Amino acid sequence: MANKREQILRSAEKIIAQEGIQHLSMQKLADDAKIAAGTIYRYFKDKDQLISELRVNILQSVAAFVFTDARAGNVEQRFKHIWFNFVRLGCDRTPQQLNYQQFYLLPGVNTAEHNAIARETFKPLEDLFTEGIQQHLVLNLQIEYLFSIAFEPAISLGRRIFEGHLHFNQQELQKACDICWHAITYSNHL
Amino acid sequence: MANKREQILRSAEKIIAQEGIQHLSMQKLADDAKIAAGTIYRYFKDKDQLISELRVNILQSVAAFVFTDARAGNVEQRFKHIWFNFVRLGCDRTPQQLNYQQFYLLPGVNTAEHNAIARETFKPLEDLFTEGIQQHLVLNLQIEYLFSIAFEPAISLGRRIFEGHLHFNQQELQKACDICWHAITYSNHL
Amino acid sequence: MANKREQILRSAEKIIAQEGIQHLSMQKLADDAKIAAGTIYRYFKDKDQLISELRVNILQSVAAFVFTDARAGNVEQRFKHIWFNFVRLGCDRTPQQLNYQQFYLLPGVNTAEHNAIARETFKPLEDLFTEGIQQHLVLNLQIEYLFSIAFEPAISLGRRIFEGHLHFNQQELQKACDICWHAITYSNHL
Amino acid sequence: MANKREQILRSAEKIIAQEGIQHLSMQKLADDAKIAAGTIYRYFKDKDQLISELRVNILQSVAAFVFTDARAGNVEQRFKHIWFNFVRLGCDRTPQQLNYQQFYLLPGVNTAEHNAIARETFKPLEDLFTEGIQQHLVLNLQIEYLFSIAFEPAISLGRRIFEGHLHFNQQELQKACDICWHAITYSNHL
DNA sequence: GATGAATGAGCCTTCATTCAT
DNA sequence: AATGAATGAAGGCTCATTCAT
Repeated sequence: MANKREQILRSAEKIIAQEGIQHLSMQKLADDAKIAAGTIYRYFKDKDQLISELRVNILQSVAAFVFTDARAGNVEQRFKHIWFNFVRLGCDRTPQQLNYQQFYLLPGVNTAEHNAIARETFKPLEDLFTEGIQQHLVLNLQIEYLFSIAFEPAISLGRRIFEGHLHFNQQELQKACDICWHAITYSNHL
Repeated sequence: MANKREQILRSAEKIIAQEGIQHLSMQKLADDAKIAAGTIYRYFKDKDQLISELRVNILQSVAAFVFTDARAGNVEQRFKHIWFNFVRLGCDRTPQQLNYQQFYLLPGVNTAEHNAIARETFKPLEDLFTEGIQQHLVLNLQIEYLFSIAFEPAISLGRRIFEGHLHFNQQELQKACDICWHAITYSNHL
Repeated sequence: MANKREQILRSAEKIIAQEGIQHLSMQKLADDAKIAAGTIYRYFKDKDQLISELRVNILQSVAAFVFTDARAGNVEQRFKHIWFNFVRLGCDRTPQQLNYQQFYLLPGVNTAEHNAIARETFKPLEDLFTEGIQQHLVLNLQIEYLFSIAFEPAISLGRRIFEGHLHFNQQELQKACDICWHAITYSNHL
Repeated sequence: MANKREQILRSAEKIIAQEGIQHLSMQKLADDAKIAAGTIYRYFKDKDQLISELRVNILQSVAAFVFTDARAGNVEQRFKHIWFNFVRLGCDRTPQQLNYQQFYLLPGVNTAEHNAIARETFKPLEDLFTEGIQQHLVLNLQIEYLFSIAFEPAISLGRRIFEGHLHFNQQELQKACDICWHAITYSNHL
């Protein structure tokens, strides 16, 4: 296979998604990827590096997920699209994909290095806010404030749905989304 | 020592906070607590039970922290007090204390049993929202929505400050707090 | 209690009889004997010595069992009484007593030292054979041959009954007993 | 090495024979077999399975030993051949081999599963007795009685020789063998 | 490149033994 | 004499990593 490296990463994600990171052993990974255990070490220095690469790899697919169909429309429309994507990120993935919760279980996910990559990966979000501010729609706050106030609720709601504490209710979520949008715009400060 | 049990829990918290739960070994824990490995088993049946008790122990200290000085005043005053406590929860912690993020990575944190304890422990929050709803101040939404919209931003901001991406700025945080409060009240829907 | 030593030995036998020697821990022993773990060491140097003493102690009670009601009658009557006691030794004991099988699980049961004690303890058996030989009833063979031919079958049958491969059948056992007696006497060599 | 499995079993037997099963640790076993501790687990799931396989392995080699050169001749000749093999089983063993006594101490030796295997393995013995019964040579007793009366003495004598309480004396043993044979035949009941 | 048998450090846990009280 | 908390060596087992083939 031309892309044995990719295959290993997908097997790793699958195992973590289905059994948890504590059950990811190099042997199980090799079995799932249908290669010998030693072969993994031709592609990854060690387990730490493998997980580190998986982290970045998934971060990018998460970003791709979040920005799905979110390049069109005005700022508000794009915001709301992304907002719902964040919710789905928590509850919608296939059994072979890591969900948000599990992603945060990956070692090293909160290191300075990873955060820099994360910031770069989610640059489009920053741009969206910047655009909103320039259009005098969005409050002129630091991006961290805007993200915390507007998107953290979406992530949190997704997780609660995934954990079963909440059902996915389009109408109620729409309302929550509206609230979050209004919270960071001038519309409610007139 | 009467509180060797407590000492073990604090060492466990410290190791998890500094190195991650994957590096919590009974030997390392014993070394840190300056006791013999076998001694841990006089106080805890096994590693699972130790972590389980740590979970509840931290949950309670988090609750105590969040509700500090938050029993007086009207609904809005109490809300804002708690909101700031959530921020401080994230950024005031010593390197020896688990942060919110790490706490969620503890095994068993999402079991039915734990959730029941968590719900009971944070009952005052529920009561606050209920009171606000009865006074026609707060939007009549499920508690999960209210919490996600109003408090997750506070937690998130605390973490960002802790991680150094943001400075603690009383004025800006006050503004964010106002936004969160308005977001879940009728005041912005007049 | 005046005889705490005896109490400890009885608790040890009980635990071994009910749970097997691999489950005899000093703590469990102390709990059963209702004393502190450290107290055992006032009576026994260490666990090895405790078991060693238990071995001899039980050997003597086994001997007492084997010779029960076997002091009266002629040589044949005494032989047959003892023969049946050997069978019962294998299958008849209370749940708090070690059976033959379990006894042989005690470490050190086959050491030279123990065998000397065993020989001394079972001296009456030797005397019985000697008496039989002097009366020209029993074949003039070394005691080891006589014991092996006449009593090992009884021990073995007792074990088979205990293990459930055989039922206790008085009539059949009587026949086997007769066979063993005849085997070592001149009666079948006329 | 093709038979590393065999090598592990032989080391296990040796350690049990020389030190007792309570001293068989996986580390000691690995050291004796000159392999790493972890390697054992490539061949055996765990210690239980290792001992279980050792049990069957030894059972079969014991059977092979007992039936050596014992397929020819009439019933009496075959019986006596086997009888002497049982004696030699006890006294010919090297210090690296388990004796009968030790074999019976192996955990699981009395499970239903093991007994089925044992019975199957020693089927030729059963057949021998059956043949003798059909020829009206051997008493019509259950096989357990016949075995206990006729062969247990041989095993016991072998052990006594091994332990040094008796010397191997062909003439005396021949006499004992005759006694055992007569004991279970009609010859002494005419 | 690929294999997978072998390694051995490290994990969690038990328990005989000690010793301050 | 008696206690029982504390010890720490040793046990069974796992698994990331190496290396001869």
